[in-house]
Amino acid sequence: MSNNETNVTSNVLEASGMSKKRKRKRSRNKNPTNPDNQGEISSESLPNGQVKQQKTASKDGKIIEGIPGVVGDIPVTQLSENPKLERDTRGQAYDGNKKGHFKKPTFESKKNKSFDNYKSKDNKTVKFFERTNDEDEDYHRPTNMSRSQRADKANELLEIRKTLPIYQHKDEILKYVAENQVVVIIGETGSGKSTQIPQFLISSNKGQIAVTQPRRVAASSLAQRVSEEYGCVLGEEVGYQVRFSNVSNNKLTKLKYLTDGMLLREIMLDNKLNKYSCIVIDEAHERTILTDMILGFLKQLINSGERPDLKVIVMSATLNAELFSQFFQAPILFIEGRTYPVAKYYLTDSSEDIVDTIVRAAVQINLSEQQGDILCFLPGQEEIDTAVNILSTIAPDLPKEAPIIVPLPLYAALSPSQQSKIFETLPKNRRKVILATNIAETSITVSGVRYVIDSGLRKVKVWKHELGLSSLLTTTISQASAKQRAGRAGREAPGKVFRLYSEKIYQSELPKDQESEIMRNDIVLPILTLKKIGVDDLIYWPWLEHPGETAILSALSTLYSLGALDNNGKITSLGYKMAVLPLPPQLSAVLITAMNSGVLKDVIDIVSCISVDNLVLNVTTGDGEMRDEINSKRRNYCPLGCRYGDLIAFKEYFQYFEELNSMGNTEELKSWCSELHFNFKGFKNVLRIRQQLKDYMFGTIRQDDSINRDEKDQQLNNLKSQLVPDYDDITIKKPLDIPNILKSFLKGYITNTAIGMPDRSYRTCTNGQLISIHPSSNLFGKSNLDAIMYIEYVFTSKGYARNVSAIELSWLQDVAPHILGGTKVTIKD
DNA sequence: GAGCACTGC
Repeated sequence: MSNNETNVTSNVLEASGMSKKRKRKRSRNKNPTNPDNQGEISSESLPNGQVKQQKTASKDGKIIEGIPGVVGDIPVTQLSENPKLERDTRGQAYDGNKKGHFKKPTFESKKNKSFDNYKSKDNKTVKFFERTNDEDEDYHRPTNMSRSQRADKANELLEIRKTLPIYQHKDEILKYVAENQVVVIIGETGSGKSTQIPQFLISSNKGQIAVTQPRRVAASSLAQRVSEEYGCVLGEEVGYQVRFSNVSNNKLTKLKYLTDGMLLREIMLDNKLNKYSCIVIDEAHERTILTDMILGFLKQLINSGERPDLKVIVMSATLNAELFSQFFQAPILFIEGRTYPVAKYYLTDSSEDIVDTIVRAAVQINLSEQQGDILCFLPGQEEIDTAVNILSTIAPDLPKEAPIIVPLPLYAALSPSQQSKIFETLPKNRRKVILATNIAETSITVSGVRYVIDSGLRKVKVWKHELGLSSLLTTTISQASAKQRAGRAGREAPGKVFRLYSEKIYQSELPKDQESEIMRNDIVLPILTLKKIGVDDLIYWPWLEHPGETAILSALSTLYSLGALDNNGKITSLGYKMAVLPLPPQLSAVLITAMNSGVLKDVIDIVSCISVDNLVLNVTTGDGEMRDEINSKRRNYCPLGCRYGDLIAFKEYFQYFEELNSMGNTEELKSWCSELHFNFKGFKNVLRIRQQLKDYMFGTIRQDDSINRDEKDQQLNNLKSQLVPDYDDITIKKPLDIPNILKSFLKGYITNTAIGMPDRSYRTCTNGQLISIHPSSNLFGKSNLDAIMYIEYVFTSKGYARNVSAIELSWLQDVAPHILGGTKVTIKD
């Protein structure tokens, strides 16, 4: 069977499984409540639930009849243009009453349609083409061009650069930078701030310039572009540095793009940042934890007076620049951008079922609007899958005069090959309808989009320090985010945004800005980082936004129980090692424990697997049969994992991957991955992370002077005997030392344990909360285990443990005797 | 008995 066939089949299977999905959806639409019922945002308080659903016709008496049984009677057509003008964007063609275009492919009837039935009717089935290019395209590499070719290209690009609005302000910008230590620059999208301002600075700066980006792809592609404009080889005067890839040269590079995480790492090595004369923080408005940390650190450095020569430029896209300006007491420069106008349309009434409304809106736009693709923002995977199913079901029955709709899902848990379908060019008379999560807001840019449909919703993970769990909540987006989503329609030509909420809600209900990451996340790692760079007074450290004492104390408590801090709150030598490892502190503690109990090799493998998101893809394609089939196939590859849980299963899967990999048979490897729904690229990443962890484990031990010499030699020998002989020789198979492997994990996750109760439920060791094994786990359905340990505790419809292992009560006794006595780990002062 | 948004080292 060819790849093409596979894809078409799975598409149809998706379509046939949707009624089940929808039933589930209804139950999930209940409030994602928290056990403590505090500060949560429920779906009922969302804008889409705010206005009572209106089932009657609009003023002009027209409503879309829609697809009976599927979409109900929600009047989507009443879109009014901002500010006051009422406008009906609906064309003539799709008045359901008049022409009967929708031939009642109701949900109920469609579900019974067989594959053949569907196929015969659908001569227009979209063909998907599997990408054949195996190259790793993640990173940019220097190109082979002669010096004169590069100069020609740079001159060519200079003409374009000169047309950018920002180019006119070059002298003014440099003047501000010369006169102030910190400057805040607001640059609208399309202003060219990220490429131009750093280049302006090269001429007036003697040392290196660092430009931070929140994402890796941004860092590497900006460096690529700027090196062309500058006329140099990438990695020489202009370079970049991200995890796994350093295309820069310490002596030659004047301008380096790096991720914010990389810069924070450099800060840990040199807390005066001596090698840089200028730091540019780009995309500061995104407020990631790491940029917030860097900004706080820079303020501390400037206040200390140790780097009066250091220039800092904070670049932000939205108007929240006052925050940065006040924080640094710095002037603000505003640079206008250049994007196409985007007309805004609002719903006069909100709808209760966002999926139905979005389907209707997409169908309507397809019929009434000029060419251009449609990008829809939905909160999550489930809504997207449902919408894709409905659209692909009704697509063949839509009017012939309109383009054929090609629905395409886009979210992080999709495999890279599925994601790349959005970039393929379609034959004429077809229109992409991309149904995406927030991933399309910043991370992935799709060209050809002229229309955006915005549900106004997103999913957000919120951490509760008191409970040690995270909740996944569906909540409204901010105005800033709504603008960002709208902007996606105006990148290449004038566009339109259709907001599935009223203008009143936009104005009065949506917050101006999103809550920043640092306020809704676990800050154990940030606190450890601060301890590492010598900050003792965490409460009065210059936080851009203070995370609050509770969060800090809770993080300190965790670090203390992991052994990273001593009784006085000082960082220990163990803490130093943990801070350097590129892992959450809990996992660092696991690695260090494993080293001492002789299971480092296996634990590194497992930790590397855990570090890759979406390694084991969830099976979303429709019916339960397919899911059961894949699950049982997977079980063949993890006999021990079936008994001991997901961590051991990771090890077994990875072991099999490595065996195939060592034989060099990529095709077989890929088909094994797709058969079991594993992420091939993800496994490749596991290999890279494992190598890095191995390097760090050697490096940290060698550099650590706090350990005496004998101990150091002992540890080195330990490491060598574990790592060197058989690391690259996977033909040597030793039986897994499961008790010691899992006990190492217990050292980092002792608070993430639960005991099996007589009533076959599980209750957490720390505070007796009810917890269930997540359906994605190998141990799902097992209710007779003595005790479990889990890597993550998330609350969705109820409390779930993810990445679960079966453990023995005696291990708990060994690792932490106090936990069974009900004593909580607290800071001793 | 039933399912997780995104990113970084």
